[in-house]
Amino acid sequence: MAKSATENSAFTEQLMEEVCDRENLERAWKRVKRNKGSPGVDGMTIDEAKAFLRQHWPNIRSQLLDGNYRPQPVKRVEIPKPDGGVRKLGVPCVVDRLIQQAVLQVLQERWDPTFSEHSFGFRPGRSAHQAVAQAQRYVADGYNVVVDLDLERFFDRVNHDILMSRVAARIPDKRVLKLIRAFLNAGVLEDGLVRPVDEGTPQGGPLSPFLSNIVLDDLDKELARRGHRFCRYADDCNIYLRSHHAGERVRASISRFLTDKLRLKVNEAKSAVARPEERKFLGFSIANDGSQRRIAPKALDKFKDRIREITCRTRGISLQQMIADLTPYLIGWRGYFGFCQTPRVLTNLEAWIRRRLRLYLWRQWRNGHNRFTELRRLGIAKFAASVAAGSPTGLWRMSGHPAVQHALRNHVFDSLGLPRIFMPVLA
DNA sequence: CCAGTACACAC
RNA sequence: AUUGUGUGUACUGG
Repeated sequence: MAKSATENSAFTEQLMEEVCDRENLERAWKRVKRNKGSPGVDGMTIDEAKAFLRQHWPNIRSQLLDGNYRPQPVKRVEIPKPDGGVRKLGVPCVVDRLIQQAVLQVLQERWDPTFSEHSFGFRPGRSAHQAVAQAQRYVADGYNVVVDLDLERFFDRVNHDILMSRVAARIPDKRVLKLIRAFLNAGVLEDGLVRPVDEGTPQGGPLSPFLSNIVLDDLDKELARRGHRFCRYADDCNIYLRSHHAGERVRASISRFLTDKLRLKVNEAKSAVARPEERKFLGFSIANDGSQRRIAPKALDKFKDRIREITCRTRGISLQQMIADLTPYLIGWRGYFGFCQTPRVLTNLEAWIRRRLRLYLWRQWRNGHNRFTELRRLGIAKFAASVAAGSPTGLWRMSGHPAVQHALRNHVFDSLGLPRIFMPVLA
């Protein structure tokens, strides 16, 4: 019985055939195309790669099936990090992104379900919200000391031999093993020459996040074996304990485990044993009694700065344009942080937007030529009179009136060309 | 179910 | 000038 279950989920020696399956490749190509990424070292764009593959795919496919495909080195791209440092990306060329994606899909389908229930990063159907909710549950249950472990340049430090040994333990297809090893060893093009790499998995490769989870799955299993409550998102690992004393002990012991068994270095400066309130996890911080999750102060500052940035240049652009810039940001931000109680700053900001927009619409409308006839038609004679007098008091008294709202909607809102997304802001 | 836009988090 | 990957959410359209 158990055997048939493993047979169903186990990988076969024909895994490369599955990778090269038509349907799998089409799904992989769609993903690569959707991401609209830039070319790798060969300078081939996605559109060009499409034509290239039409011609050369049979050749590449047979190389893959023979187990001697050689990926190109990755392109080095440096992007600034929020904290001022730089993130070194390794961008594979389009064809290699396609192949990695195809491998990822096949491996992930059967491997991912075996990962820990406490691992949330880079996994289908799992989110940062779920990780934070689980963390909050632990704190609410009285595990209100957190060991926050941060790994030093985790992707760049992944040990190839340890990773490959974990992969080889489950993958019998030698061609797939060789291909993954080739991706790891492809090197990076810097200053016109290829520099070989002996550790790390390229940040930018579709397979990299999944590989990182394979390595840290050992950590998950070890923590579970010791009976700890924990949540992990990528290299951000939080363990929840009942006392500070136990926390220090676990911190030291897990640090040792990571360096000895996985050859990974814990960033002692960024790691800590503390109360949940003092730490941030995925942009949130949890109250010490676990009763609520809050937006971490740092994330809130970032939000305020962004709002200032958009609203300060109001001199140069119309209010209409400013609202247009602001609204998508607010919606997106709420999508993530609305997960916890809405902070007052956001409610205040929304009220401010409503006032400004209503005033703006009012002015537009007041200057329109058909306002009096429209008001009379609506039977709001008093309001019509205050419009005629140009009195702003009429606005505040009447702007909430259903008939006025209706008039604004029909005669001003649409004529200004504001997207319908602003409707709730006005209401 | 399939496209497109935006935001957030992680590396 | 250059900007990769994964995941999640919200909106629009078919």
